[in-house]
Amino acid sequence: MNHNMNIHNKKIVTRFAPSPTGYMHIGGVRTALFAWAFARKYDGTFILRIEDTDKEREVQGSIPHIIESLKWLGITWDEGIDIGGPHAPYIQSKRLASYKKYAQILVDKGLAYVDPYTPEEVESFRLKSQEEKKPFLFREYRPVNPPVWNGTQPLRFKVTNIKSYQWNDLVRGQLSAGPEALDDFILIKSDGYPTYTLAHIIDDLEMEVTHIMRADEFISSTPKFLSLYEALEITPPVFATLPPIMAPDGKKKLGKRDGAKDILDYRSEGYLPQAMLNFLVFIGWNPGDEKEVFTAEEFIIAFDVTKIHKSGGGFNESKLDWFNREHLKQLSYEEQEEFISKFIPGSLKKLPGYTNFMVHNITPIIMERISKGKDIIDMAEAGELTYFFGKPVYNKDSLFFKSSKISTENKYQILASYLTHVVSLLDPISDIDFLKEKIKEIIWPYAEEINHGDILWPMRYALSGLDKSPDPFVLAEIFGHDETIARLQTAILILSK
RNA sequence: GGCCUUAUCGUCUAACGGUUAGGACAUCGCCUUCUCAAGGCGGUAAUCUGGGUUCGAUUCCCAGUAGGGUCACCA
Repeated sequence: MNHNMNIHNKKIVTRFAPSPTGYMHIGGVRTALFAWAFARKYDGTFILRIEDTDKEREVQGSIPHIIESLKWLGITWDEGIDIGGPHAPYIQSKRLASYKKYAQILVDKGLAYVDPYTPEEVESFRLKSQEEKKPFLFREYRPVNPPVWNGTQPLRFKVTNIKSYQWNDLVRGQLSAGPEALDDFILIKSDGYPTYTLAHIIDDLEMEVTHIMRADEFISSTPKFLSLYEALEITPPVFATLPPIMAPDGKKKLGKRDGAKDILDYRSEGYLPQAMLNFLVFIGWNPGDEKEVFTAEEFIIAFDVTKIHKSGGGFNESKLDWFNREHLKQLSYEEQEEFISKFIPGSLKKLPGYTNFMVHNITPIIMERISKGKDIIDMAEAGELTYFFGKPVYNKDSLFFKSSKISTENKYQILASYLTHVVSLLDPISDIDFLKEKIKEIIWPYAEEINHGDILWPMRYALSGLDKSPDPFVLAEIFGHDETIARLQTAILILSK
């Protein structure tokens, strides 16, 4: 069997087919991303199908959550669960008739039989094989005279063509497996639902899917799929196996247990969808040049399945932070303001100084200090934002921070006189000229004359109440003429008490 | 354990027989006329091991080792 890409003579149809068993994590999202990009790149069709044949593991609310996650990232589908399409319905629990139809075809061909055993009996076969130290194969326990299928009993595929399979994978190249990978597997479960193996093959056939992208845990079961395709005389789609996403140490596969979070948690932590997309795309794929910051559109243009890697890649959150910074920088000033105000805690928004204008003013200095929205929350909790919206808190001694040169008895008065002079220098500047360059130009000669620290540290404290902050010139510009003078005079007052 | 599969700096990766093995993140150092941040410049750091093939192997082949996957009435 040889699979070609068929890119030029057949419309590409790919799909993402999650099961509604909980939230989406980065692994699933990345699979969706690549299938989507592939369809978009070749002007094909992208389908969102829900595989809900396992009613036991189903989690309520998963489907809207999946849809929301994909939409957040800007992944769009042409046919799917919520929007329908020519092959609707796009949820397996509503397609049972199709599966039954093909199951009946297999029964009629003598390629499927009713499984008469109880789960306990099957388990005992398994244990027996284990004791004999050989792999368990159900086909060695085929019932001699199974009952006739009436459509309600569990049904097994009867593998007849027991051979080695070799197939081509768009990413992995030639893959193969020996006959021991083949066995009689369940087609229809005792609850009447099909297994994944049967259902996905029928759906892909009926939905005219040409390319399947999936994670590497499916390699091992591919021979089973191939034997079923063969039995049903279906030409298999092209397979593309994506490399796994590993834990940050690069050693083990990233599972929910190892911190594979809900993708929407990244949204609430203040990661941009475009950054998330950019980051995910670079785990297991590389354009081959040195460009790293991609928009979704650029990615689709650059995307090339043959450049998907075979080996797994680790999830590196600090690189994600970096990508987020890069994409944050790409936002317009207005978008940055909006982003910042979204993450400023409500307690700060209640302060009298909280205004849209103040948010506008502090946008640049916030932007250069954060890599994600959560950092704004952290800054706020550390008290690094409060002084913008409310009065700074400090005492007369903290105004001397690092001003070691002054140690006389009347040091408070000396410092007050310095600040008074600063006020006299700044007061004549009009509010419109109250810009950091201008302020610095005026203050600096005086600061040189005295001692930098004796002017700059008290100014910083008067304006921010903190010893770690943007420089006083920047702060003065943010606050403007009146507020700056007012804060300096408060400091003078404190020193004079 | 059987079968399948993978292997370049700590991490993501470039290289498609010939390179001083390149870039990014992280890290470290220096500069940026006060702190923090940002920015600039620079440093440390990798071809899993052993055999082949070849004039020459990160690259091709084999073995070992290590990692991952899978052996369900889960997908």
